[in-house]
Amino acid sequence: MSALSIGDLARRTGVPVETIRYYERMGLLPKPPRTEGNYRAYEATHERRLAFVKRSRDLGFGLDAIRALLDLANGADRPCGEVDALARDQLAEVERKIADLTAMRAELQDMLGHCRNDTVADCEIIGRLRGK
Amino acid sequence: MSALSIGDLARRTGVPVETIRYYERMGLLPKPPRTEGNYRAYEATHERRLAFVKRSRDLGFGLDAIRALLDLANGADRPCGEVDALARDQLAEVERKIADLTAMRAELQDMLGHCRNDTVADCEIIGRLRGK
DNA sequence: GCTTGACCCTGTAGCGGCTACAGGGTGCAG
DNA sequence: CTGCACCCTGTAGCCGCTACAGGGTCAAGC
Ligand SMILES: [Zn+2]
Ligand SMILES: [Zn+2]
Ligand SMILES: [Zn+2]
Ligand SMILES: [Zn+2]
Repeated sequence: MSALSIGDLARRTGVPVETIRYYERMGLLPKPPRTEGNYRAYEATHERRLAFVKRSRDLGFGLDAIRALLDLANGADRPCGEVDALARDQLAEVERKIADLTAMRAELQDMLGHCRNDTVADCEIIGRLRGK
Repeated sequence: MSALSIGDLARRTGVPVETIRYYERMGLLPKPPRTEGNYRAYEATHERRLAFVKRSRDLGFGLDAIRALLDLANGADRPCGEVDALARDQLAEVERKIADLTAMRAELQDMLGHCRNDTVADCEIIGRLRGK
């Protein structure tokens, strides 16, 4: 009844058309049926699956982890330990990145704070990049 | 006198050999003279330049920005406004990434906090990825 | 002087996660 | 029936490396 074109799906989910095709190639989305004219024809199930992928991407999960999450999500009766482990790994990764970026921010702010807007020869930023 | 092999330079700067060659190809490092056996022969100037590149990379500057910083660093008498602008852009970029990651961290922590370690069907993590 | 093994060389391909074409086909409105 | 938006496949590019493959160089130890 309510078949969606790839463009419709893109508009509804906020995922670009090219990215949807990419996810299909990568095995994250099933190959949808086609119309007579060879257009992809999506249903609500596809939209739900793509939304799941998008929310996972927005949390920074990699495509491998998302494939695993999608598989795990299908075993309703199974315990969710593996899901939680993936989420904890992702949290650890995010925290590592935040730590790295926070150190970069501190150094950049300090450099900028010490710069007297003088010549390059006296610039604290260049000085520190040169190693004092 | 004190010519360094690429491996020596790698050990002294902490930049892998392959990456040094990559930086040379990308125009960040000048092509060094060669020995009779066609080995790269580096001097202290090369080491200083590579250290500059490494410190810049550690702050997250992209290779284009580093090329610009290296050029600017050579104009000792010129004002450092362009340098500062590059540093401010980089700080803004880092802050943007921190903001994104902080949002991811909050959501991941909240998901994990609500998960009762039950079945997948009841798992808060899967539930939220599905969109409630 | 000959072998071993660490190092070096070039060139190319792969990673992740897209993004951007090129070169065509489809479908609907005016 | 013509224009235009959309769709199709396939391939190449982005960033900053990283990892080969297939060779050459060089010094130490026997
Ligand atoms: Zn300070
Ligand atoms: Zn300055
Ligand atoms: Zn909550
Ligand atoms: Zn759970």
